[in-house]
Amino acid sequence: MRLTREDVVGRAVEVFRRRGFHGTSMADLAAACGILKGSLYHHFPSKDDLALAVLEDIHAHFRAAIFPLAHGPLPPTDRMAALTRAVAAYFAGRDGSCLMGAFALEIGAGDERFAVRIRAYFDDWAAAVAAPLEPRHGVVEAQRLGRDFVARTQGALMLLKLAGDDEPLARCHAAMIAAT
Amino acid sequence: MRLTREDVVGRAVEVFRRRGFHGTSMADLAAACGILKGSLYHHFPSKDDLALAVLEDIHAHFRAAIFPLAHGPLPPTDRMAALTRAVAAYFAGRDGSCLMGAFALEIGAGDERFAVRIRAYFDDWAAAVAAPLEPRHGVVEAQRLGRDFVARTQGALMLLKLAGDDEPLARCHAAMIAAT
DNA sequence: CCTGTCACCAAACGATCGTTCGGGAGAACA
DNA sequence: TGTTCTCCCGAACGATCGTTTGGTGACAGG
Repeated sequence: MRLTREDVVGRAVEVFRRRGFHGTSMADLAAACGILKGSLYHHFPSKDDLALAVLEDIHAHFRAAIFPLAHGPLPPTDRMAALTRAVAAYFAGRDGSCLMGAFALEIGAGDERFAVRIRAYFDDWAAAVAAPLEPRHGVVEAQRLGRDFVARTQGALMLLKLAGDDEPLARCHAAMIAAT
Repeated sequence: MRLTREDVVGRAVEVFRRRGFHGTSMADLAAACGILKGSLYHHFPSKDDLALAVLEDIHAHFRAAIFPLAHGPLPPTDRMAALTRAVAAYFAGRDGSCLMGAFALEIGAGDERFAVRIRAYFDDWAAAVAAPLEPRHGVVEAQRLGRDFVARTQGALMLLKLAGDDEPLARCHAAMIAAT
């Protein structure tokens, strides 16, 4: 079974999500692909580049399948409800682990190549949350609220992963809909 | 200059905060203490035990100097203001890095010895936030709000560390005072 | 002064880290 | 059929990982 670059990224996403960047070795990533670690360098020049490709892949998925739910012709409340539902479903299947958030705390502030990609992801997320809030709060305050809710969502995911408590995330999403 | 166990913990706190658990080597920790890595095993039996002592040290500091601000005879609003002010001052001097949050995402869910200590820290924090909220919201809802605000604070700290944006944290603390 | 005890050094342990390299199997194209 | 390219193996590289061990100088209690 031959692997494409995209296949490797797909397997690597799950390993990085569970063990973090420094906690994941090239041997771990290769094992998840069914190959030897040296063979990974046929697809990527380094571990950093593989991880950066993983960040791009996740961002692309959200940009294609989740953030667009916040826009469109539907009423703002429906759009916000669809957005929160999609986010909840995404992370429910991943036991609350947000790879972007984990990488942000582990290496985000130290390595600028990682930081710019993670910031772009959170900026897009905040903009998506802000969109349904604009009619009621105006552009400026909606942007601030968008960042607030993204922060609250990330913190709720931390509690979900740490203690298995999904109530903060549910309350966050309810508050987002109520604010729309 | 001879070091006590407490001295080592104090130096290790800063190193772990900046580089995370897996990103910090025993040689890094020893260098911060001005000794060789082998000498650390005179004070701690393993890297895990050193890190656990660091978690205990941070928790003890919050329990002694920050969480008590939420209790006492003062009006609830004053207590909440004092609490948020102390939290903001603590993390402002540490560029938004919360070691507990970072460890929670890096190893918290995987290693139960770490998870129980981090959960205890967040539980105490949520209880402190809940105390000034009880008169207005009742015990049950105050507890939920406490967890919500802790989550939001952690997310705001993530954005502060990642993008240098201190507005989400300021807005979180303003919301906490407004909710009291 | 003697005897421990304490904090630390210096060196090494096996294991694993990220990375490199030469080559081989198999499909694609001529 | 011959050639080229893609994907991967197998083995090794030097470096660093967490940890262990034996010993040394300083200091405290008797």
